Amino acid sequence: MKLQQLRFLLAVAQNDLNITAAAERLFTSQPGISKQIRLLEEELGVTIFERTGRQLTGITDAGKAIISRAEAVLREVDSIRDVASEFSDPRAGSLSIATTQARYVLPPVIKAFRARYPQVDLQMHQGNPEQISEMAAGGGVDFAIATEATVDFGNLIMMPCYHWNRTIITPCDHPLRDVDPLTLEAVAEYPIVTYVFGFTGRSQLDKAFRRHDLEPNVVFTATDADVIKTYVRLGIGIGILAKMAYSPEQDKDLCSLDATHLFPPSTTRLGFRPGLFLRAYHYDFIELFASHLTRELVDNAVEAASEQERNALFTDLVLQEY
Amino acid sequence: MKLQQLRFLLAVAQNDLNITAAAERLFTSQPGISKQIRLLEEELGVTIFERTGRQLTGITDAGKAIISRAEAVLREVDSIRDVASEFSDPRAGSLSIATTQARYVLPPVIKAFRARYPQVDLQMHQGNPEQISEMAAGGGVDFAIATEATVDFGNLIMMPCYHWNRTIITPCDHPLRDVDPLTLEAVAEYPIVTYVFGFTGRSQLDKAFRRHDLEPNVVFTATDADVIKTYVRLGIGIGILAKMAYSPEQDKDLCSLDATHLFPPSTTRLGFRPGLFLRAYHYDFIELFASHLTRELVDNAVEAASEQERNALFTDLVLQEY
DNA sequence: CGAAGTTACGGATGCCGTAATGATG
DNA sequence: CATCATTACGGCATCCGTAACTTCG
Repeated sequence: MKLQQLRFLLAVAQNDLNITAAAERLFTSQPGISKQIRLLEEELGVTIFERTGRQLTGITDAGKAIISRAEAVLREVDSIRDVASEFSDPRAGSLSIATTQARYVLPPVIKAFRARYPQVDLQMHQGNPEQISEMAAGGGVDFAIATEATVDFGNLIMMPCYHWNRTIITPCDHPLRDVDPLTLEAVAEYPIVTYVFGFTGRSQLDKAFRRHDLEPNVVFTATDADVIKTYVRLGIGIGILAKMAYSPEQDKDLCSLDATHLFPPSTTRLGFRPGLFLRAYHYDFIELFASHLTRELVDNAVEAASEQERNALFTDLVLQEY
Repeated sequence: MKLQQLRFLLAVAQNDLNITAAAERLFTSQPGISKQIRLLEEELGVTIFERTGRQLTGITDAGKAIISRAEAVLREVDSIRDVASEFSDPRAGSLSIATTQARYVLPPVIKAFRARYPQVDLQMHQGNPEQISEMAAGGGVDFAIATEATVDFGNLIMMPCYHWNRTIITPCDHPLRDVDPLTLEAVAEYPIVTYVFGFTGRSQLDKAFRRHDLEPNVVFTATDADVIKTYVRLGIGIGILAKMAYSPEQDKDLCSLDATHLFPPSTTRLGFRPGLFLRAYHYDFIELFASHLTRELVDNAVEAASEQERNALFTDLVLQEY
């Protein structure tokens, strides 16, 4: 069994069982992959791929089990490389982050990080929470940063970074501005523009309305605060968005009404897969992003035997509020 | 990076940094290993072994981290082979067990297992709980069977198999036989022969005495019930041993006094490392050994996210009592 | 000088790429 | 007939074993 064979195996599995495509992605020849896969099957005495004629048409049960373990092997091999790089050149490497929301809190962190680690190749990916979770669990990215807790991040080590809450934006002549104190009931009277489901604490928002037996009239949803503002300007409805997304200077044609008392705060979390080798710059990034997450605390979270034990580490923390 | 290189690396680390010895164990040449290690170090850009002159004299920090990950890689690779064998020939393979105590409960299980799986190469190892725990965690053996809970089996998935308790054996004319009801205080009056610390529930025994503020006079300890009996016959003291170790027929020159009410029951557990691929015969062995541990229950234990969750699976079980 | 690791070198294996062939829809 | 996998084959890298060399206690 060779590591190459396992790489080939995964490439084929990840490219719709198309050996040609796998070969292209790996910059190698198609017959080479074909042969190595057969050799592997022969060595193991098992057929991994179901074939009809010469086409690969499926993965056998044995194949599925083997593939998932091959992934583990290659992840571990990568981590050996990471360990080595950390000792040979601790300032160089790569850091990849997947996030739902890259706009407000992240940019200054990225800027500081790049200044400190110019030789670290930084990659960012946006996606929905499911995609992010998968990428982090599968080793596609190092960190997942998520503003929603609906998805099961069960396999990831998640750590709370900051709390944030919402503001309501309206045209400045909107009747809602006269309601004092502002209530959910009043808000529910108007058409609402907010985030799509799964993004930026949207489920918390829905839950708050439901708890008051209110049916919010959400007329437009977006993944992005700028789009929400645009439609509020058009008079489509009132906007509910993250407080940090409203800027009094840039958005002076809109007025904001603090909604902290109407909604429970949401927590943005950062997570990574267990087994990821954390390099010095990983720890530094985390601490830049959430200053309470010191290297020591992160290590404790990694060591924690259960999720409860891990969460206990965070209960007494006072997080930044946005 | 080649799997061979990782194997070589581990062999050297496990043979006191002696390349020659590692080569012999792996049935290969010494220069081959020397070279591949250097190539690996070169590829990773890290020195793994500290050298004084040409002698390997230590492992660098980077080396330690790399070695522990290399172990994980090779374990995972082995598990791929296991998966394959399970599908290609489910009845053949190997099963290795480490246990503190192989005498009473295990033999009939082994016999039944061998009858059912004649093609499974069965290996048994005896050792103290620390050794057993290490062997199971490091992949040296599949199963650990332990009668003590003092050692931290933290990394292993442990499952309760049966309860057992103790009997007191004496020469048949011993005055202790007239004490009724039998009390710990009475027992503590006489010199005691029992198991060495760490074996067969010894710590539970000590705890019981301590709870009554008694200081037992343990004059001889052994790992083996037969040795205990021998010294009881010599009149050295009274013996405290596992009830199942006393046989009225074979030991008719000794008399037994049930001590179930004096000591809390001990639990014998079977465990294995997470990530071990369980073949059909693994499940079968477990069920032969502890009939309540069905495949389904074992799978649930493997899936359990935390130790608490796992233990919850077992709380309602009624275990066999010996 | 003996025990251990490194260097040197030759042979064989095996991996990979190109080209040709075969199967499938 | 286009797409895709397999077979065939030749070159080249690489891995391994033997032998010679070096170093250290």
